[in-house]
Amino acid sequence: MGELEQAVLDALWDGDGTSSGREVHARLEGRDLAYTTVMTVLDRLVAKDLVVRERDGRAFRYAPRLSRAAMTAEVMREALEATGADRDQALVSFVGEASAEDLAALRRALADLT
Amino acid sequence: MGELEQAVLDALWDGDGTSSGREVHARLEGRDLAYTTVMTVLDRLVAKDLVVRERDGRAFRYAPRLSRAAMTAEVMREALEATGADRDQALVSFVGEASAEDLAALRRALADLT
DNA sequence: AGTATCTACTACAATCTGTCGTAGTACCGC
DNA sequence: GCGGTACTACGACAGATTGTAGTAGATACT
Repeated sequence: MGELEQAVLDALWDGDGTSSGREVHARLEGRDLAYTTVMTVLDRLVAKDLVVRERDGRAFRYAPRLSRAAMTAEVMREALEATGADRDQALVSFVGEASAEDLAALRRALADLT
Repeated sequence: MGELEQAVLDALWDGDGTSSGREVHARLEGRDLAYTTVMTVLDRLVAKDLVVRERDGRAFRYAPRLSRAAMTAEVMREALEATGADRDQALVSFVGEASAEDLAALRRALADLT
């Protein structure tokens, strides 16, 4: 993913639920982009199935397909998946370098599993 | 990373320790690539600091900078890092979807922490 | 000397990304 | 109903990354 694509996705996550193109554009104010640029990027994200859109009258509203947390988790799982046989090792390495906060959160998450 | 870059990296990991360009090329036999193609990709991986090389007489030997497991862990950590405030959520989501084997491995890894 | 091998450099097409513009179409206020 | 406004759909184009390889020059083997 490119930088701008990431930024647009972030802008969607920063929004509440769905966003219009205008809204996303507004949230990226610092970058001084043309509205159509933002629209193009949104389209590309839709094409990559990272963002979904639904009609809202004549226009569309956009939303990330996954929450930020869910997408992070997916990336993590994919990385792990691609690792093949070394998964155990990878997890050892992961927890070995994790921050204390992340470790605590991880333990909590594990403990809370049904 | 491109597909081929990944494949070359995999070929390095599949090797034992360091590999010569020839060896990597040989391991990618299925793809029927020119030797120089493999070399170019190796160079690019070196430029990205994903691969290191050391002289071996006139030639070089190549090795991944990180083990497969370590690189996976790094990708996972980076994903988590980029998630900002939702890290806890991300970890919950991660363990929520992890396979039983991965969960067991994760628990072991946590338990084995010094 | 001639041949094989390796690096360094260059090249080029394909794809992805950043960046818009324009054309068409629909809606809003007057 | 008309003119501005807002949206979408599509096309364009330059820059970066990736896939793919050739050539030139140095070196080593036979």
